[in-house]
Amino acid sequence: MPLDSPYDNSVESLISFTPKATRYAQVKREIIDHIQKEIWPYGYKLPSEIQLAQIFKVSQGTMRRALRDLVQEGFLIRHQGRGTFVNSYSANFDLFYKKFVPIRADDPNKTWKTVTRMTLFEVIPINLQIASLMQTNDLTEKIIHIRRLHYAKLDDQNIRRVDVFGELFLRQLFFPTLTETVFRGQKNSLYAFYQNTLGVTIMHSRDIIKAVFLTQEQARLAHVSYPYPGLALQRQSYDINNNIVELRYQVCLTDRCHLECLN
Amino acid sequence: MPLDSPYDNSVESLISFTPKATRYAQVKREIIDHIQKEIWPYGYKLPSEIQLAQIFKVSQGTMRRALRDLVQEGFLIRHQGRGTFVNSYSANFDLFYKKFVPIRADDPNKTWKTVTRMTLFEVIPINLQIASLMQTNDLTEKIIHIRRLHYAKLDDQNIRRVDVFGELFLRQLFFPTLTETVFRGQKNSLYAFYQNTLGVTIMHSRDIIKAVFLTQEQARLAHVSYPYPGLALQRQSYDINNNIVELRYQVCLTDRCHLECLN
DNA sequence: GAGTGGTCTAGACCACGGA
DNA sequence: CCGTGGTCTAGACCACTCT
Repeated sequence: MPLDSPYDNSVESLISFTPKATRYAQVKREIIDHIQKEIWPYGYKLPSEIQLAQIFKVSQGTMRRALRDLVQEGFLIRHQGRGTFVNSYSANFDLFYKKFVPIRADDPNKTWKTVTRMTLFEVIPINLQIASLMQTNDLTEKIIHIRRLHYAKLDDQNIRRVDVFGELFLRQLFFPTLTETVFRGQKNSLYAFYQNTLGVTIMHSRDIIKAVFLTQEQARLAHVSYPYPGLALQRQSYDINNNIVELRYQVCLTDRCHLECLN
Repeated sequence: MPLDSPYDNSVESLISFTPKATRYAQVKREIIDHIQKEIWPYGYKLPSEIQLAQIFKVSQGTMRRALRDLVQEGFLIRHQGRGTFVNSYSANFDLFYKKFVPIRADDPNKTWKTVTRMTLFEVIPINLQIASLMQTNDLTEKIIHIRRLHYAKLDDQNIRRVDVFGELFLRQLFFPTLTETVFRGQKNSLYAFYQNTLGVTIMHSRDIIKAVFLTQEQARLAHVSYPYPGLALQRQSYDINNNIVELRYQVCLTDRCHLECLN
C-alpha cells in the first residue's frame, strides 16, 4: 500500500476497527460473551434494564433493543415484574425440545415409553468426510463417536422395538471432559447435558433428510420385514460461537412418528 | 350486573372493547387489512413512516415497532433511502422459495432441469379426511383436486424421470376463479400464481414428513426398481387470515435431492 | 409498595437512494 | 439535494410480581 494511501492507517483506527458495529450490536456481543464465559451463568438473573443501560452507557431504548433481540435469538428470557434471565435448556425444556426435536408422535397422547441405550463409545481420529461436515481443516483432531439406540416399550407386549438408530460425532476439542463414564451418567436431554455438564451450548442446527432402506440388521432390531423404508437425518449442531461441534446421523422408523417442519 | 358496578359500561367503552390490544398491534392489524383488501396491492410503496405515524395517529416510535414486526412476519419489505413496500412473491422470489420449498439438490450447481405436468384437474365434494385436515366443518364445500408430476430431464440421456408425485387439494371457496384452463396457463411458482392471478397469499405452512415405499406404478414412472423408498410430505398451507386453503400431498425420490430444515 | 418489564412518546442525528 | 429508513436518546405511564 503506497504511503499516500487514502485509507486511515492510524493505530487508533486499526485497533478500534469494528465496521458498522452499531451500539446495540456491541451491547449484544458483550452480553453473549458474558454468558459464554459464564460470568452470567445459565438461569442467572440479570440487572434491571435501567441498570444495564447505565452499565453499558446506553439509553434505555437502546438497551431494550439489544435485550429484545437476544430474547428472540434464544439467549435470554424475560418476565414482566420478575426480571431478565439467561435462558437455559433446563429452565425452558419444552422450548428447546420443540426447536431441536422435529420428530413427533402421530398420536398426540402416545401411550408408549421410549428408552435410550448407548452401545458404543470410542475416540477416533478425524477423517476427511467428518472434517468437511464439521467445517474444520485440522486433521489432527480427535472425534468422540457414540452409538445410541432408542427403544419403544410397548405396553401390550413384552418386546422392545428399536425406533431410532443414532450415531453421534463430537469434536473432543470442545468436549474435553467427556468420557464414557460421564456420558453414561446422563439421563435427560442430550443438549441440556451438553450445557449443564460439559459447558457447551447448542444454539442452532441444520438437518438434511433423505428416505433410505433400513439395513438388514436394523430391520431385525426394529422387528420389521426387509426391505423397509426409514428417514435418514443428518444434523450439524452449532455452538454459541457458531462452531459445528456435533454431527449426528440417525435413521428412524416412521410407523408411529413423523417429522414436522413449520415454514 | 348491578347498577353500581365498578366496570365501565359506557357505550364508548363497549364499542371500542378490544381486550389488551396494544396500539402497535392495532396498527399492524389495520395494515394487514389494507394489504388483504388490496387497498395497498402487492409491490405498493407505502407512505413514509413519518406520514404513516400521522395517519394512524401514533408516534414514530410506535409506527417503527409495527413496521418492524410486519417486515419480520413477511408482509412488508423496507429499503433504506427507498421506502417501505408490500412484499410479494414476484418481487422476492428467492426469499419465498427458500421459505416454502425445503427440497434442495444434493449438487449445489445441479445440471438437470425440472419440468412439471398436470395430469388431472377435477372438482370433487369434500370428504371427512380433507375437511379435518383443512379444519373446516362445512361438508358442502367443493374441493379442487389437481395431480402434477415433476420430471427431471437428464442431459446425457433422452429419458424423463419422475422425481416428485404431487396431489393438490384447494378449497374452491377461496379459489372461485380457478379453472383448468387458468391453471394450465400458470408457468412460474405456484404460490406466486396464487397471489398474482387468484388473489390468495400463502403466508406460512406446516409440513409432516414420513418415509414410505413408492407404489409399483410410481416406481415404474421413476425408473427405479420396486420396492423403493421415498419421502412423503403432507403440507397444510395458511392464507393471510390463517385459513388452511391448500392441502398438498407429495412423494419424492431422494436420489439427487434432500430435504433441509434449519432449527 | 417497590421493582420489574411492556408500551408509548417526541424529539435527534446519520447513511443511503434517487432526482 | 431531499426524502427515506436505521439508530439512538431521555423521558413517561402502565401492568405485573413479589414481599
